[in-house]
Amino acid sequence: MARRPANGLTQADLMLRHWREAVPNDRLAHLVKDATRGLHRSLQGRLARHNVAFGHWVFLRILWVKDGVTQRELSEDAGLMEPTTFSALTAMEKLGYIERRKLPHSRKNMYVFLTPAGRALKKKLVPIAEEVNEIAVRGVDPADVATTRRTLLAMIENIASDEAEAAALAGPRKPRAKKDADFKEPDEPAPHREVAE
Amino acid sequence: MARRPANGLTQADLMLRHWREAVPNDRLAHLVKDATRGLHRSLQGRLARHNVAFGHWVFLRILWVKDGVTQRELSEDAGLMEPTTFSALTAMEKLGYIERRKLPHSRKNMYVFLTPAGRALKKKLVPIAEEVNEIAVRGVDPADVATTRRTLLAMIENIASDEAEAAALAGPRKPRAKKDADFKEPDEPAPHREVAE
DNA sequence: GCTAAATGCTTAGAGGTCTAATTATTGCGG
DNA sequence: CCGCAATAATTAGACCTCTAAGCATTTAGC
Repeated sequence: MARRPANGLTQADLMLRHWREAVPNDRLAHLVKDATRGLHRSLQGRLARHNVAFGHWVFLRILWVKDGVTQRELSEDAGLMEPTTFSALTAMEKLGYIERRKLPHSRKNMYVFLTPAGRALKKKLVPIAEEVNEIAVRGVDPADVATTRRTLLAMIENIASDEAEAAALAGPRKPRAKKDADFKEPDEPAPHREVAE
Repeated sequence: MARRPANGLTQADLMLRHWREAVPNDRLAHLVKDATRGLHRSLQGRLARHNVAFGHWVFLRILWVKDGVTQRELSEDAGLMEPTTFSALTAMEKLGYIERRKLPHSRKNMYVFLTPAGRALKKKLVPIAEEVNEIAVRGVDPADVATTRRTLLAMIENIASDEAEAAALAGPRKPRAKKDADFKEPDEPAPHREVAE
């Protein structure tokens, strides 16, 4: 197949080229990944015009619904790890979209509040997200989109339960965490698990 | 028991639908992203046991099929930008999986070759990727997987053509534009704050 | 042949995500 | 009451990816 060293290729061009060719069965993961990258790029480009970083979007969306939550809770709702949340919030605070405050009843928890500026973003940003999604599924049978949704959810659940299983098999061990040389032989099926949930 | 609304759905059905289907369209992007993250974690964990980084996998896979290609070509096949390829290859060379060489007929191109060690990984790694994919789609109707594949591809194409359109509108510039940066249509003053720190 | 453009590689810098470890606070059992 | 375990926030460091820009080489146009 002729490969043209055409320059000026965009990310999207590269992806398309890449997917138009034979797609063996084990490429589903790559398809999913490329779709993620495409959606990411598309939303990111639009958000950037409003001085909003892609990584902030998810937190704004949560805060538009429930304001004044802890970072911890924000992390859980966003499905991200705490350091990720932390750095996003730090940046968002600098940008003036949120405010982080400790409340009198706890000196441990950090509560996050939208500023008026952060709240005002909602009107502009929500349509953007809707537009991106509309573009993405344009011309696709809604039933197929629903099927895709179901399938993706099933995949997420499958992977999660596989991880849970693997964790259980690895045994409720001491907190060792060195991923040094390759030693990890889950041959020992953990006699009795007092796995407290 | 549960009284059924006019549409014949129970309360539980509604809830399920809320999370699985009837959620706003903009959640599809999150579903896709979470699926990517799950697949990523799953494959990464397994590859790590063989001292292979997730980001190296895609290049190994290409090289197992065609060895001795330029970095440029590797980038296109992988669907990644050149700096990404570059840093991955640099790391892979340090690990002894590949070798980068210039050939006599060109002092510009850098050709990439697998070392025996890199080639030997194939036997161990390919089954791993297949396993991850098998786990992910376990219990899912193959027809649904096929639909998902089609839908994701359509989404990628939709996004790509949207980008192409936007690029065309932005002006038919030279591919390797220097520091044009001329075009910018701020819909508002845009404070333009750099997070310089 | 000589310059200018195109091409390929590299560097610099950023964003977003993770894991592991550290610090500060809270709450609980003895 | 005291100290230790649990919890929340933070810091540090790593990886993957991108864009922008710089350098080196090759090609093409005059």
